[in-house]
Amino acid sequence: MPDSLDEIFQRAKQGRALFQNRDALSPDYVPEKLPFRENQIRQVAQILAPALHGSKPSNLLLYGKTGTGKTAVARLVVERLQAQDASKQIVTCYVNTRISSTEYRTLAKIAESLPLPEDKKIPGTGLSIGTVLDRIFTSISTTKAHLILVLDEIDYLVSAYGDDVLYQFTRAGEEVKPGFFTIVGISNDLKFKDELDPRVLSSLGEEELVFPPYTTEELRAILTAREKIAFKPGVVPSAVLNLCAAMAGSEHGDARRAVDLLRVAGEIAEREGIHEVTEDCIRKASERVESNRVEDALRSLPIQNKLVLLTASKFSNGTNTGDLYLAYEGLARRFGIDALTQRRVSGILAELDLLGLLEAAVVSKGRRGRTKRIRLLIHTGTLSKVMAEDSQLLGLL
DNA sequence: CCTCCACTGGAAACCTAGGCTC
DNA sequence: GAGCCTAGGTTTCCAGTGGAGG
Repeated sequence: MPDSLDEIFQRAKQGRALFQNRDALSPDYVPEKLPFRENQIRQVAQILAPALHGSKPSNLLLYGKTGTGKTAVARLVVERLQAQDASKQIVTCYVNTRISSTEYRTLAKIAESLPLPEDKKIPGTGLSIGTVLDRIFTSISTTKAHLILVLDEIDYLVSAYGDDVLYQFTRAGEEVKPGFFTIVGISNDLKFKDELDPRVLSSLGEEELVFPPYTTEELRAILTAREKIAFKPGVVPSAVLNLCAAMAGSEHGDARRAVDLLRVAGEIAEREGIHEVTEDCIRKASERVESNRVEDALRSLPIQNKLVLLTASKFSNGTNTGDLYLAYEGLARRFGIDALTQRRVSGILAELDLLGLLEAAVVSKGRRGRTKRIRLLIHTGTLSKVMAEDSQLLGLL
């Protein structure tokens, strides 16, 4: 049902009246105050404060599920600390290791925040990990910098690449004389300590802090505070906020999700040209948020992984590795893409399973061997929509 | 209880892209 | 520009295996 242009703009004009400051609901927004996290803020601040008079603070580990405020607390404290720093020796750096995705790029990101001489800048590729580390350490000791390094999703780095780099860091952290650096590690995964070398753990985990999930009550208070900034008065009924908090709370007290839900619900209300956010908007938003998550994951997949997923979608009743591989080869030929080996496809299936896009459970079928039972976990509609965006896969369907 | 399938998943070798040194 | 190096992705090789059917 194509709206006329005027209708769309008219609705947008009315809709804009719903928001007064949409940014307050964006994922990057760090509020002035983080309610229910005052304790954690104070503790982190106390741990890092020695940096202000030039001595090395303890390393620190922050634990908690997603959306419990770890990142926000760390960023807030580090930001304030730097603002208080008169000596200008404190350099802070925030890296999300899952987003920078490889060991090398994580180090490159760290190096970026340091004052490196022009000829020692880190290129996008080509250097060994060791060289990059050297440059970082040299820079710290020659400039006498006090680097405070926030490593978000540190568990990703460790599970994907091991703790070698962390070991180098913690050791250097104890040795680098004129400057120093401190690591603030953030992990979603409480078990991640098990994967660490005891030496790394004892250094990295000098101080630990656990962030409990928010209760539904707390989520409601957080949402109320944000809603006051983001929306015009009276646009979001309190029953709607309650629903929003309840839906996010029932998951696992994830504040980011709750806020996201509210923002998307607002946008839906705006697009529909209604004058307030309704419970229905929240429900629609919940669906949208979920499918966005899936679509983003799909889009960032390498071509071969997309092809494997596409193949899996041809089997509506699930399949196994052998049959899928045969079908995959055929599909690859049709698209003019070189087929990978079965071993690799088996690996890709495991990766896709980890992403939650399909289920690849290892099962034994007795005399008929052992294989992975493969079942697609996403809508074929969503899949073909995203696949159609890929120029290499055009001509599909 | 034993066999034996159809893979799994570890390990190492190989390939490619790109920076570095000379 | 030649020759070297590394990271990251892939291939090659293969020992290992859970459990239905004998």
